[in-house]
Amino acid sequence: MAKNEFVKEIADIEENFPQWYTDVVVKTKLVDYGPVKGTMVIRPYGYAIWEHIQRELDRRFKEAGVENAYFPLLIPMSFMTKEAEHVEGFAPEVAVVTHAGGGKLEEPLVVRPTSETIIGHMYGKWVESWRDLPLRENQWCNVMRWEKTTRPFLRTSEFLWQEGHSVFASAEEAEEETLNMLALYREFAKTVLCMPVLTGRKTEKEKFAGAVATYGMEAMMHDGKSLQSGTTHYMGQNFAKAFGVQFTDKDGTLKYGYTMSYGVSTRLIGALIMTHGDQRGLVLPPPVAPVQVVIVPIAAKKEGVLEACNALKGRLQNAGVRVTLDDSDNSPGWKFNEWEMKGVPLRIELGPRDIEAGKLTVFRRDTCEKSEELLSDAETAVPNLLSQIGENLYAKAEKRMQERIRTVKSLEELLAGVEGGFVRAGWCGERACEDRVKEFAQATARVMDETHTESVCICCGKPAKHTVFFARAY
RNA sequence: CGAGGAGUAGCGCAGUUUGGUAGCGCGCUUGGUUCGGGACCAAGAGGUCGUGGGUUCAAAUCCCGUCUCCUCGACCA
Repeated sequence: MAKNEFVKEIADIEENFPQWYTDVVVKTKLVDYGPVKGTMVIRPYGYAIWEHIQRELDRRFKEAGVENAYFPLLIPMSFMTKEAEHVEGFAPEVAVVTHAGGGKLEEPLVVRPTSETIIGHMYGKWVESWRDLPLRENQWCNVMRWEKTTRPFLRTSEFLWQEGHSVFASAEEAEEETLNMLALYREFAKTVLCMPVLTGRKTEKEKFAGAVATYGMEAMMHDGKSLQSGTTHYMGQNFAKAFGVQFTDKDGTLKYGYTMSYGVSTRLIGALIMTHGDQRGLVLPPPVAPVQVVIVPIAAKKEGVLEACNALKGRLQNAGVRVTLDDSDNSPGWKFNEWEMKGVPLRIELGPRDIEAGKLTVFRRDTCEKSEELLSDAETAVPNLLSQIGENLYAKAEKRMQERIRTVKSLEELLAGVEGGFVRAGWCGERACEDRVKEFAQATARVMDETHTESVCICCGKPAKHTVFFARAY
């Protein structure tokens, strides 16, 4: 098969980005469709990425003092209605269990779309004294939201995530935790996903149902659209009051706690695919790549080649590198294309010529360039290359994002700016102007810029209260 | 939920207009030759045509229902 025929198997990344995305996630075996609408099977290659995300995040949570727990999947319907805004926000997309054990249930049970209510209920039982605070727990679990349209990783009926929930004695502590977790996410996105993000507070329109304030982490995808990649929410006393999370303070008075929550999901896998991918397929950041290095033997049946490959594999494994030796019967060219599509950060070609010269040929997925290294230096050269690749992926994505953020002064400029990028614009704070932008440019307020620089509202011309990043969003 | 498109072998498709024995390429299996950017030869295996009903002597093909997927809009981690 000719090369150009192969490339046609994946839709053009510039011309048809959505199709490129679905082609890539299915062909690289990250995911397959489940038999029920909106469900996905996360296959081993995709799940391994999730495990690396989990491992890295879980370590950070534990270092911050958060403990893991697990709360039930099923939530009594009555819990959902206790917080007025929350039920209004989630009611349209919950799945409800009405029958079990061969009969109709007394009270319908909601399959959790998020766990603020059931965790609020439990925290209400557990919190009695100021000595019980802060209470900071996290769970890794699945949730279900019956969305109208779905796409693997980006929006599915069921998805995997972590949700952290904390209670504090004071508003200040809860707000601080909300910002700290946002910062944690941001650092994680940078160092593990090699993905730059914009962080900031969400507008009232965009905030979580039941929150006082929501903060978001937004990443720019290849087509310039924004993907909400993580959120943290300050709940004030809304959920504490709904679920009776009360404690006796040092002064002997009974007070409501202040709660907050935060979450990221398997959507992050979609985010890194759409941030780093190119026409050849996936480009996986080394920290989460299931296979960091693939060794492709050249002329594998020639004497000494496979032995040399196996020896190299062992040395790299001992150096802590996730390495695979592809000794299948496919031709080298086939393997090159296959592993490039699968986004493996570094490929090593090892053949008779290399072995004789004491060298190895390396191919970097981020630059698609080949170079040579000394075979004897593999343990140091390969990890160095992997970290360089990670840094380069971040730098490329950061540069791209910055180049596509425009500060605009009119709705016309805004409209032009959101076709392929983000815009920064002044906003008076009124819902009507936010709605007008949506109608005019199909763009929404992603997050507010902490460094508020604009003086007038993009829409009504009144004094701006905030500077907002607007974008079209997934 | 609205508009459009699709479902036939593991993958990509033809066949449907005009009903009549299930086809092609790739992949897969076996043997052999190959190997520095998707190699080649030979022999094989593999499909109740998404699904349920209907029309008919006969349905992949016509009719009705239903499920799933894709693209674009309205709602969302």
